[in-house]
Amino acid sequence: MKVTISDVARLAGVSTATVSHTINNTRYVSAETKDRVYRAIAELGYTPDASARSFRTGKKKTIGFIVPDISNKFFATMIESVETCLSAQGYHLIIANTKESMEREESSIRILTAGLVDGLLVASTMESFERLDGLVPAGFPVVLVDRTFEEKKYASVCVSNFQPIYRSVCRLAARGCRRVGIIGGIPRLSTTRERISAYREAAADCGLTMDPGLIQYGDSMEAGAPRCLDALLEQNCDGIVICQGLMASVSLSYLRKKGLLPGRDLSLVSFVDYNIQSYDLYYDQVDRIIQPVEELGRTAGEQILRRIEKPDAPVLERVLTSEYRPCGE
Amino acid sequence: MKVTISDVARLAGVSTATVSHTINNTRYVSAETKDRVYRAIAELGYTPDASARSFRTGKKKTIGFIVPDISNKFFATMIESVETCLSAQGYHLIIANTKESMEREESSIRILTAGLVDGLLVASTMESFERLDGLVPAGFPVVLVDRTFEEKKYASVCVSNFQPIYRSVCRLAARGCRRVGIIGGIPRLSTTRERISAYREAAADCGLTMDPGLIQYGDSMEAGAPRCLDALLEQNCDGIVICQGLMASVSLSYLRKKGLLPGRDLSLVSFVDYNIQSYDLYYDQVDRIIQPVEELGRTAGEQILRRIEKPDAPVLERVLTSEYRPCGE
DNA sequence: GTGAAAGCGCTAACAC
DNA sequence: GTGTTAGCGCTTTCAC
Repeated sequence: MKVTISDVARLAGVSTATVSHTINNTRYVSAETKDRVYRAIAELGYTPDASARSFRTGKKKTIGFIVPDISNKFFATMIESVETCLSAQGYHLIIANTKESMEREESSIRILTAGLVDGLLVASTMESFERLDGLVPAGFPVVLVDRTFEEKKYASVCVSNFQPIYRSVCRLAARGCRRVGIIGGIPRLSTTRERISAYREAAADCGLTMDPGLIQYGDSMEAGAPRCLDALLEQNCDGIVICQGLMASVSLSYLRKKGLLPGRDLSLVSFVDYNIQSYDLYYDQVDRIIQPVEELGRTAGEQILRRIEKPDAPVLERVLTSEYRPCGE
Repeated sequence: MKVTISDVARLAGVSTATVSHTINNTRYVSAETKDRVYRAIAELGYTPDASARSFRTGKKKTIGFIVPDISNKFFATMIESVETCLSAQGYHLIIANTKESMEREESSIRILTAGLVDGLLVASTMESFERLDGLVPAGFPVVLVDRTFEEKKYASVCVSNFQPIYRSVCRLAARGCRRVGIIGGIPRLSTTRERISAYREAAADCGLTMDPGLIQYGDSMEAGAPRCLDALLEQNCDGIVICQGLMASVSLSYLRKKGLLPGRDLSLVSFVDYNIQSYDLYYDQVDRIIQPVEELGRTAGEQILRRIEKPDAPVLERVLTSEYRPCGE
């Protein structure tokens, strides 16, 4: 039946310790013995049992990633770069898709931290830090990704969009826009909050009309974009900032359908998650904010591995910056 | 330190067996004893160690999914529905992204089957069945997803696009197209082969020009679409079938950039992976083939769980069908 | 209705 | 340079 380390040891005429050490390069083994061991392994087709190993060592070589929406290209790309980074170090990725549900996030964190993974990457949908914090066992390696909290207990990797949004609003103002609206994501998220406050600050500084109706909150999951757009158009917006790639692409087609052309009928600033090349055409007439998704994923991967290696290292907060690319560039 | 089952047993004044049985509902335990056990568990904050458990039982409650490209919406959506199906049964998903590399697929399968997962879902990029088959331990539960092989050794869930493609080519012919081209995916894949042969058969039956230059092979990963399109335009195509959602969306913008309008300058049939609603505008002028991605994922999830439960059940081949939606509908 | 105890396959301290 | 062996935390058989 199942080939175990003892079978190999027996056939090679050595002890299980030697087999183990040979496999793991964990103490000196003579070339000759090594050879006998490898020969036996090959002959029997032995593969070390991963669960026995992780049970014994306590290391699972697996990281959990709590993601709000896998089918959103922004997160899908992040998963891809995290996976690349981790698999290079022999780690695996377990995905948990919360669909922006706090309950789903809650149960995922509970299950994954109960001996399934060595560390957790979390793009949290929680409204409060406490709720998240209460789920994580003390000392468990966690890195917050993309979305953070005021409390600085966990390491984090995120993207600041304050400056790009501030700048883009200023440029809309300079171009003559007076009523600039904004479509944000889920209000409770740190990303949304930062974006809205950058917008508010810029609008005030540029002397633009301030009006609560100019701020609309979409849903990162389903495309609530049309509803938001309609609301903003009713407000006679001449400029709109769309803070999320998925909603942005939906918005573009929705506007065209209504016969409204960005650059002609109104000015648009939009987040872009996608491969930029291929979408040039659609985005030619809009200012774009491009988040460093790949870097985000890679950095998150590096950070969680660091925390697993040295859990007592100082808690790092990495803040990446987006690229602002005015239309035509 | 770590709270174990013995700690609970001691505090509750029972044996570890009783604690185990209480937790797992695996033999009768008196209400009173149950109560003492749960109280102890709560007091100590005990969580059963997942790796000890899976080591002991041999069940990992985890499925591996070998995916060619996570950031491709088609697969991302599939992952999402697989995950939904599995998590409902208490299973987790480990993702391995092969990026259409046979070497990556090879090492992923090796690692995952070595005690990491209970079963494997594979959307294989392999050129031959043998290469894949050689990697899978005898009797290991495997379900092929989306891409299959001639040999019927493994259960599979895939989508047949023969009929939709045949039909769409006929309709192009009826609309007056004489030179219909096609952009397929990676030539070695079963999906690509089926699509090309449906095209060939229909083209022959409809008396369309047959020309090797009318068949172009793209790459499912990077957008090789522009190259394929250029080649087809040089052939003076008046109709084009694009067999992949990602390439289709790239193609649309590329064509527009060249000033070519589908429906006016040439007829287009395109696979659509995306949320159809939001893309209506772009796709208004093209015939669409819509694959049942969600059903594909869900069915794959169900199948692999079935195979794990009863490994000796007959090997099932599920073939789903795409929807063909002529433009305007 | 509950307990005692034997391992699952591996690693690593200790011994020589 | 290699062997012996305890034990990781849990499930489960056998016994009462």
